[in-house]
Amino acid sequence: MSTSKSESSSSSSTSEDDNGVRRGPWTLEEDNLLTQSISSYGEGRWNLLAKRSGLKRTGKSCRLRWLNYLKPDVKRGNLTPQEQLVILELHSKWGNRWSKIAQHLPGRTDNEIKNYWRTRIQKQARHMKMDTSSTEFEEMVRRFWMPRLLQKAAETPSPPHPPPPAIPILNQTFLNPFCVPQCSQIGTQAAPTTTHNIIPWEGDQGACMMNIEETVQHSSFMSCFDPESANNSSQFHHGLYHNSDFSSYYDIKTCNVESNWVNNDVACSMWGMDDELWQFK
DNA sequence: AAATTAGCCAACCGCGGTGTA
DNA sequence: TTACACCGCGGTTGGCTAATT
Repeated sequence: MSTSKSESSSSSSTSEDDNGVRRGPWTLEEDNLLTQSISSYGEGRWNLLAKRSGLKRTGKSCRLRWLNYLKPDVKRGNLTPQEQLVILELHSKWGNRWSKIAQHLPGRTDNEIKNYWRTRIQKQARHMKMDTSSTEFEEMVRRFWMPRLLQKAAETPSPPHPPPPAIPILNQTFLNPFCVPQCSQIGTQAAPTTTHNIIPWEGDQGACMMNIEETVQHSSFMSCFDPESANNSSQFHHGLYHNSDFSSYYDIKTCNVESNWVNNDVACSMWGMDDELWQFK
């Protein structure tokens, strides 16, 4: 979220209720006052802090404003592909435990993650006429979205400060970008093939390098992200994703393909969607 | 250019958990 | 043990901006 809206917010839309409690957007003056109060009295005891500060805000409101916006380590700007991957993975594990998920994304707030989920993920789910809680959608995310994000991550420069290595993922599904169909292979969109930054592994890469037409024809490439089916396959190999900070966390697996999963229509519609889906603005 | 719609996100609300007197 | 206050979480809403008609 841009900061401008809030910083420029005037008191025009901020109202006071019957008890003189202010609601609505925070003004710059209020922000400054809250920041000063916290530096004087420390975080916590929010109701007391609200009184001491002279702000006509509830303690609850002060806490929220501080944690979601004013706190120095709050990271602004769009979520990186890496962060989105973490969200997808952890949400598949924990569901709507936003605060728990946020603990593994330094500088990101539960509110931000929740908003991301509601505005982006659920939007796509609606677009595909799926329920985000359905296994079908989970599979879609796992087999399409995550691979694509991983590819994006590979193409995106490392952030200046890597996240701490405490991320307790990933239980299953990260994959080798070799397995990810390239945009340039799908249609007219040009996208560089990502074949760099991968530690070579022994075995047959060719199976994963098949182009999208072959892949869809065989209805198969999705299965290369499934560790279970992979475990049953002698053609499953390990590799390390070796770009950016991700290399510390994600053990990327390569694979071969064989089983069916979703029909080609779904696959095509997924990849045919406007690239907005994959934007990380 | 104006009106309408959609997207996004900050902030609010209600509820449950926890601490304390 | 109970009552109350505080805190934190997840769901929801409201308002601003951008995009579309």
